[in-house]
This record gives sequence, C-alpha cells and structure tokens, in this order.
Amino acid sequence: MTHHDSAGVEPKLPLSRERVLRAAVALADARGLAAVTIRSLADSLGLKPMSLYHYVRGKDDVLHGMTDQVFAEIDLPDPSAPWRDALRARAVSARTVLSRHPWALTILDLQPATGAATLRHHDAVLGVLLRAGFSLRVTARAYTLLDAYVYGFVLQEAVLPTDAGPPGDAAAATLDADRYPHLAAFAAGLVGQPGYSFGDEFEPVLDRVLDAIGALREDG
Amino acid sequence: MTHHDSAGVEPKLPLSRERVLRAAVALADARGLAAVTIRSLADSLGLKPMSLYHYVRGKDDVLHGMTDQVFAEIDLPDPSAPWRDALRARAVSARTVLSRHPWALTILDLQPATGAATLRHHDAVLGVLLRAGFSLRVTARAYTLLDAYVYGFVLQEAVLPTDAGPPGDAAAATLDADRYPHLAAFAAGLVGQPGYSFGDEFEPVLDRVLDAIGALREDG
DNA sequence: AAAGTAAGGGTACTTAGTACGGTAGCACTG
DNA sequence: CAGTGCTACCGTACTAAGTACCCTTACTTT
Repeated sequence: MTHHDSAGVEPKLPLSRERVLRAAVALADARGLAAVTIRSLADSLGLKPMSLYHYVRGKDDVLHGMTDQVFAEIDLPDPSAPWRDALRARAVSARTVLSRHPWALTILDLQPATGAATLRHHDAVLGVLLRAGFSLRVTARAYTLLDAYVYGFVLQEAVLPTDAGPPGDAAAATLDADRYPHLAAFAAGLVGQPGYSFGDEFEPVLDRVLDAIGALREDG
Repeated sequence: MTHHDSAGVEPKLPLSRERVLRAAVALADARGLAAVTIRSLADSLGLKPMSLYHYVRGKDDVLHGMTDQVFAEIDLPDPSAPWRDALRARAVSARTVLSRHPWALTILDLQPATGAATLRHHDAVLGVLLRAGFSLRVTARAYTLLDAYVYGFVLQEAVLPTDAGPPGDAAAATLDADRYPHLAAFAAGLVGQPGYSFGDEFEPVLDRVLDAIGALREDG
C-alpha cells in the first residue's frame, strides 16, 4: 500500500498544479473549505505536505486556483445568441456552479481574481454586451447588476437556515414571534410550507433582472 | 502604564461582550480580518488571550458577533415611508456600511445569521414590504433581489483591482489585450478614465432594481 | 470571618503553514 | 562509465493561533 486516501483518491497520474487544485476543490466540496489544509490536501493525494510546494506557491495560491477552477466550470456564453438569451443562460449556469461549490464565494473577495479561466469568462460576457450595442458604461452597469444578483442570491442561499431538522419547523421554534413578527409570518406562511424552495425563486427574479438590464440600455 | 495598546485602545471601562466585539470590529477595519486573532484582540484590550473567554464563547462567536455589530450600523427603514423610498434608503445605508466593513461579507456566509440586530433588521424590512401590500411570496422575491444587489455590488467593489498604483493604468499593463480584448477595452475606455468611480454606479442601477421590484409586485 | 464568585491570567497542548535542507532516481555529458 | 545536475519528493522544526485546564486575587454575601 503506497498511499493514503481520504476524499478524492485521484488515480496515480503524473502530478501537476492542475491535479492539486482539482483535489483541493474535491476536498472543499466534500468536507468544507476549512478542511482544505496543506496537510489534508497532501494526504488526499498520497503525498507529504512539503511536496505540494513544488506545484503551488502556498495556501493562498491554492485558494486562488480553486476559484479559477470554479469559474472554468461556468458555461461560456454563446457569442452568437441574442444578449438576453446569452446572459440568462450564463446566469443560470453560474448559479448552478456556485451552488455546487458554495465555499467559492468566501474566497472570492480575498483576491482580485486574475486566474485565466476567470478572465476569459468575464471577457466573453463583456463581449456579448458590447456586440449587442451596449455602451461601455452601460455594459459595466449591466454586468454589475447581473453578477450582483447571482452572487447575492447564492450568498443568501448559503446563509438560509437549512431546516433539515424536525418535521414541523426548526426556524420558527427559535424565532420569537413577538419580537420578530414578520420573520415569524414568513417561517410559518411561506418557508415552512411544503413545496416551497428558495432556489426555485432564482429564475423568475432573474427575468426581472434582465428586464432591468434592458431598461439600463434604453437610458444610455 | 497598565495596558498595551495597538489599534483601538478603548478606554478602560468595564469590559463586556459588547466592548470585545467593538474592539474586534475596529481591529478588522484597521488591519483586516486576518488580524483578528484571539491574541491580538486581547492585546488591543489590554488583556491576555484567555481572559476573553469570559465574554465570548470562542473565535466563531467573535465572528458571529462582528457581523451583528455591522448590521446594527445599518439604518432601519422608516416604517411610515412609501416602500420604494424606504427600500432605497435602506439599500444605500447597507451599501455604505458594508463598504466600510468589507470583511463582513466574508464572514456572512459562514453562519445562519441569528444575531439580534440582524434579525431586527430583516424583520423591519420585511415589514415595509408586507405593509405595502406585497404578498409573502413576492416579498421574499423582492427582498432577495434587493439584498442580492447590495451584497453582490459590495462584493464586486471589494474584488475590483484597486489601481492605486502608477499614474497610467496598472490593470491594463497586466492585461493581455489579445487574449482579453473586451477587458482591455474596459480598462482603457472606462475604468481608466479620469473621474470614473465604480461606486458611483450603485445608485443609478439601484433605481432599476427598484423598478424590477415594482414589476415583481405586479406579477403577483 | 467564612465561603462563594467574578475577573483575569499562566501553562501547555494541538493544528496548521511553511522555511530549510536533504535524498534518490534519472538524463545527459565528456 | 563516472560525474553533474535536475526533478520529485520528504523530514525536521519553527512559528502562529485556538483553546482546555487550573490557579489567583478581590470583592460580595451571609
């Protein structure tokens, strides 16, 4: 037996920065961002901690690289599609990917995002808007709004109390209905209802966001 | 001389959880979230590390408490104002506060946000919408959109390359104009222009977001 | 005065990042 | 074929940080 295994157990292919980052993403998905330590990462690759430093510059570099991996998973927009369709598809894809890797947002604001996949991605989206006749200024606003919506939605999705608890409603029990009447009304009247899923709200609201982007274009 | 000082140097009043958290916020503002360690926090209060554990449960509790402090800084919406004015003011306030404490977003998605100030805040905003006749479902959508915009905007503001570098343009120099033509066009044609400020885009776009919320209401 | 309690601290263990300096196998050179 | 050097990997050890456990001092309460 030549190596330990814990989460990913990637086959014993030639090592590389790519494979290290992929293992890091797998680890974060499986056990959370906090479980991504140089030591456990090395362990999941059958290596000793110091060996990783041949492929990455350090922990920070691993985190950088992980976000770039995530961006690489997001579908690039179709350059020939109408802007609205292209943006909609890209928003849905981004949301799906970020929901799959919820730890990514936590890292995002740590660094200026200069990974190759990240840059290529942003460039492609900007291209869609510019080709559709958006001015530079409106393109900036539109992209800001679209991404703000996606990031913000995913962030809220991550924050929501995951009531995988008792059948009734875990959140409502904690809530003081006197002090927070509206929150209580929510827990009881909407979130607690069978069939309600916060995630399902993404697309209906997205359509209004796209309307708003259209309005931004009119403004000039 | 009875105590060390480093960042906050709060006067020697009676200690309390409140004061510990306030010192933590001051530390994060001054030196970044990474500088908030139990040890440096104790030091900034003239205490030894272990003494803090009489006021907080541990590092996680400190982080929880810090986000709640931040929420406490956001103006509560005026319950008697029309929904659009109330939401607009609250969004501007939230954005200002979050820009002042950019580290807050990093912590936000770590925990389900159950601080008192946080709950009171959300409850007040929900109240504005419900009293204005929004249904539960549309209220949820509207609030999601508004907060997504604020969070997402602040997040992007934090990520933006702060070109406080050379006079020309630091970002453009790094960018490969062949590989990323649209990004390059941006750096040169908009971001690099004198007088351009990303932060100034917040309010114009916010107005379109409020339009979108109005449209959500129509949909029912 | 005795006893209890609150506030603060000392020591030390554990986990994590990483600097520094190996070592072993292979490739290529003269 | 010996030597030279490179590549991949590893062992050791230092530092920073969180925190469990137990102690001391001082003040309060009866």
